[in-house]
Amino acid sequence: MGVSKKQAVENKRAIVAAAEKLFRERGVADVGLSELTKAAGFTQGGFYNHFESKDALVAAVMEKAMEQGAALLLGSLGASKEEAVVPIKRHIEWYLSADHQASIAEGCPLVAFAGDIRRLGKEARQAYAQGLAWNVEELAKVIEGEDLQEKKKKAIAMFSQMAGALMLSRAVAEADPVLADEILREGKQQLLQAIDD
Amino acid sequence: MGVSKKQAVENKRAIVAAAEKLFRERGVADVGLSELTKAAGFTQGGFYNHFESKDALVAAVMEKAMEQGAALLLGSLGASKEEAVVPIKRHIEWYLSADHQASIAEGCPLVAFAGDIRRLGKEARQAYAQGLAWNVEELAKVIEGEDLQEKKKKAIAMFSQMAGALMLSRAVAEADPVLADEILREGKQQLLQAIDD
DNA sequence: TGTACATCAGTGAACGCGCGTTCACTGATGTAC
DNA sequence: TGTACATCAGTGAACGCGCGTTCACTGATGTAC
Repeated sequence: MGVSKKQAVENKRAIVAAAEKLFRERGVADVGLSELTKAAGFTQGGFYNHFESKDALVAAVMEKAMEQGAALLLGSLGASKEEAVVPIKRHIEWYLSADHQASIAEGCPLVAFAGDIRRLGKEARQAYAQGLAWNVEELAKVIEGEDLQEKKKKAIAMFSQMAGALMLSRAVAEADPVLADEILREGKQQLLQAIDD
Repeated sequence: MGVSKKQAVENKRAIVAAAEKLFRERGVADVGLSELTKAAGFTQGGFYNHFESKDALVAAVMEKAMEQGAALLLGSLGASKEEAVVPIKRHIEWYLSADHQASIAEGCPLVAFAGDIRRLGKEARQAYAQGLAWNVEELAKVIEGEDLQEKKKKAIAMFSQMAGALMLSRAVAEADPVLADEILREGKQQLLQAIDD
């Protein structure tokens, strides 16, 4: 067809962006390359000009998702330096909000991909593990504690609770929305209270 | 082939059992009926004598998994009535043990299916939501608290943390086993400490 | 600056494959007499 | 109790379909002169 190099780079980015959204919403196994390339604006055959295989795309998607997750965390933690509000508190409020629960396509990638990650390729699994480790370290920086070691331990337990509540809330959101709300609410309350101690 | 009614009932049970194991380990989308019926000991065509569709099997599997999860919880909580050990503590120790982390096929179904459940049929999603609600209520019975309402709130937050830690630990078990262990350990420590307060 | 040509991103059809589902058939089981 | 027959779980091949991947081809882009 003939396409500028700039356009080709843009198309590759469009594939990754479309794939991230679809993979998050419906799972990697349930989204085919035909649907994927169509969503990115062109036809199936062109896919292999950009990626060696579907697995290579999955790895690229996971890396992008983790970067996005990092930006999300830093944005949430740093958004109101000017005020005296404890950043971690606002982060928790957002993390366990109805908005975040409903937006799997843009929210925390660690929960969005938690169920799929074990079945994906090695590269993707490593990107995920690094993303989680980084997340915990960033959280450790902004919470109270005697030393870094202690803060990291607290951050690990705290993030487990945040991720678990978000995941369980999403899991029952359709079948039992009342329970889904309770999970978010009680998780939020206990986490915020723990920070005040 | 000609098969006794008793054998037919047994075969149906074998399909559900094989399916539960395979679905937990590899996900519903990645396991086909051919592999499934072969694992149960016969050929693909016979499947439809027992189930209307793969979706109907998924619903049956989810119901069985939730029953098994209930038995697991009751067994863990009730195992040592004769002693003075707080049952909930032993349950937490088991839930966040290396053994449980490694045994997806037999462990807590709420974590095993947490990632898949949103994409499954309505019946399966309802079975899952009921299973979670039941689990929370049972936990509420065995923890400290002023009244039932308060205990249920605590149980919800507690189970979120347990499920989150187990899920995240499994998610990075291959790529970062050290972090996977830390997640279990810190989750366990914080949960046990919270009970003593 | 203008012309000739190589590059290579995208097209669209085809590959083999395994999916969920259907179906005609088999034959031991279980029932009716 | 023995015989005749209906039932229906399991067989194995086939259905259409969409999967991931390959490939010959197209033609605007970008380079060489």
